[in-house]
Amino acid sequence: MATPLLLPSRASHATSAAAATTCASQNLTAATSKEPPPRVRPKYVGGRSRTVPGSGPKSLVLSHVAAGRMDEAANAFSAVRAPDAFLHNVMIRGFADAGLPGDALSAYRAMLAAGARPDRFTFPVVVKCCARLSALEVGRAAHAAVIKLGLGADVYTGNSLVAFYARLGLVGDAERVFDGMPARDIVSWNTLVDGYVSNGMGALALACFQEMNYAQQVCHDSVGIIAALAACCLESGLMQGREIHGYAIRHGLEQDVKVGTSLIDMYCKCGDMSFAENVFATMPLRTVVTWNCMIGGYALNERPVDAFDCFMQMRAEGFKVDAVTAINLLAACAQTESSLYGRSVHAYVVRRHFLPHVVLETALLEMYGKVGKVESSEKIFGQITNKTLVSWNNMIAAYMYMEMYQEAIALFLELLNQPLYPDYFTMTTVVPAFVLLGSLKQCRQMHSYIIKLGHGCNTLIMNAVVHMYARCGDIVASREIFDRIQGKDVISWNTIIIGYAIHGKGKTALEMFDEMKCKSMEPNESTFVSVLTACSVSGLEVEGWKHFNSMQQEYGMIPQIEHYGCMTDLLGRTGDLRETLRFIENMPIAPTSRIWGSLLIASRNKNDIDIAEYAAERIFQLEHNNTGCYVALSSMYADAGRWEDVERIRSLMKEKGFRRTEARSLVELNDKEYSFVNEDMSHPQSEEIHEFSDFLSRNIGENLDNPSKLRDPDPFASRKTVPPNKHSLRLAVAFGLISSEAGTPILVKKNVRVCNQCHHALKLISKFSGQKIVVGDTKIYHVLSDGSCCCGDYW
DNA sequence: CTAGGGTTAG
Repeated sequence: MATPLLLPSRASHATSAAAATTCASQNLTAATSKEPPPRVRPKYVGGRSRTVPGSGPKSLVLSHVAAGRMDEAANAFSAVRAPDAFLHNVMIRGFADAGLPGDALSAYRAMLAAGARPDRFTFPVVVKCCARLSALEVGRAAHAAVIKLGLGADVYTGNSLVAFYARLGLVGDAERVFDGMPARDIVSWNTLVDGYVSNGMGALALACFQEMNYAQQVCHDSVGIIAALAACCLESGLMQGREIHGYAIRHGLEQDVKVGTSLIDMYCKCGDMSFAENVFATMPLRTVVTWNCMIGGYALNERPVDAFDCFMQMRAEGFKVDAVTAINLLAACAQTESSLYGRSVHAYVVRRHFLPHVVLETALLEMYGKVGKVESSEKIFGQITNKTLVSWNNMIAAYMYMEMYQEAIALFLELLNQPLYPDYFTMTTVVPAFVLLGSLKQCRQMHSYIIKLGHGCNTLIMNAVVHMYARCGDIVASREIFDRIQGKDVISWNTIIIGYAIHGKGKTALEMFDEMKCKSMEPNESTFVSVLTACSVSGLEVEGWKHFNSMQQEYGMIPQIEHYGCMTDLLGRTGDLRETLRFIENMPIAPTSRIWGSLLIASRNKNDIDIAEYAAERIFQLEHNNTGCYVALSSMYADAGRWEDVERIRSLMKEKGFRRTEARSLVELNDKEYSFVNEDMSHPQSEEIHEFSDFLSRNIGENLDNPSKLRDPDPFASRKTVPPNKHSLRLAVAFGLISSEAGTPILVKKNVRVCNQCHHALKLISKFSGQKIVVGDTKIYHVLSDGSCCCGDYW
């Protein structure tokens, strides 16, 4: 056997370790490595192979380990009378290489029990196994043993500890080990850089990467370059990525396939597909991973057709498609209109026997969710044996996408019963279900369930509960829960501030913001969305400008479109319409339909049809199917008596097949919900309810005779117009008033905007009945009491 | 005999 031996290039062999080796000779590398490890470790080590020493329990252990036969090796090992540290190490490494880290740790314990003294070769493997198993305590004990045995200065051992702590997310410990190392090599630096990257700390990774080069005079190798490029992805640092690209070229590292692939990945994730294509085109060698990155890049940058083309080309060039290829391709399929492409990829992965595969199955269910095939998602979800959190999240998202809120909530509650913890994504996906379903009853059920399942101290989840109560109309409960959160984070504060904002309590919202700053909680961009919303809803113009300016000047933030949206709302409410228009046109970002919608609402409230038409035109340029826009415009035409324009819009809507959402009002009484539509007769007490609504109308002197003067005639209904006191909201309020005890506020949720005449009438009804009436629409809560509303008649 | 490395789901 004089041929070079193929050594395992990495220690992670899932199956057979040195299966290729028929020769059992050992110590091939030991002979070559007296010097510090070379920059790039050679994969092939040449040299003479030695003759196998035929017998003896020791050599039997060695040959079994070398062949990956760990059962036989263990047998042979037990026959060795007094195994030395070397032989123990061989066993430990053997188990580790065979993908049995737990057995490796057992072998380590056996070593300790046998009284053998672990040496500098023992710990790198042991610590690595601890990292694999996420065995924090064992790892810490090993760390302590390292120090006790005086091995703390060993570079290999130190490197393994840095990797261990970083892998368990304990970046601080990793840094402490790194800083305490008396000598470091390039692996130490790369390990720390990679540790930052895998913990999402891109900026620190890049800083560390630079420090090793400039301050420490260490040249980068391909491993470091690859880690740094991953850091650029985290930071969307295209510029830094280009610099690293330049470095790689100067040092001849761009020829490395993995470096090239990482460069492509970086360019894709930073959104520069032409650079990615450039690198791809000039690569001397490509792998499946390279192709996968390109396909994934096209999908990420919303170029599904290019993704498919790339896939076809990949196959034409004879590359073997793998599960990752399919996963990336599915992301592209999800961007197409039809489910055809996705279904064919599904069929393909079945034919190729890629399933079961959790990530692939999750990608499939996500794809089906995005193309609206929720039953297919469900089917796949049901078949996944080891569901990950991402699987659950995507299934919940699929339900949400189809507006199946009950199903989404049911699945969420089921998730809380699993040994999985919901994450930020879960919460942001499922919370709108509660908001849109919008009942306090469900909210309370959910809350008690969450407490029962022991999530009462989970900030992430309790933030969602605070949000739910606020959105469902109970700001008092919202505040109580907020106060009880032990570890309030910035989201907790943002949530309570916007909670007060949507309840029309702008002043309280701003007080909470001050309190937040007093508690040294650093606001983020979303905080300012909350704060500016509070200012806009309560018409606090001076404060609005103050905070808008301070977010830039004091906090160095660049206002995003949401912030401009809040300011547009505020100006549209407090200021002059032309000034608002100027503000929009001077924005450094292109206005979205949401911004123009804000101007449209403002012009409706100020009865300025010219500006309304201008805003509507802009909206239709951006979105041709904005129903709300049609509704607003037609109601303005109706106000102005421009019936031919009302008719024009009506036929336009009919032609396009748009329908207005059916108005629905939900009143909650004693933990029960009652739903009403316009002119609802489904309730057993309907007669009484209608009569009482008529009675209220008479007592507030409401004029029901002349529908043509009404502010919001429904442009999409047939000829007949519903009298305002038969609107769903009014029936809900009437029922609330006759069914609840005096003094209890009436809480109604409405799925569309409250119309003007109902708003006006409800103010009078609140005065007449002496009852507080709370009406939540899609945006804010109207708290109507004693003849006025917290929204100041602007919404 | 030992340490670190590229692609995947929201």
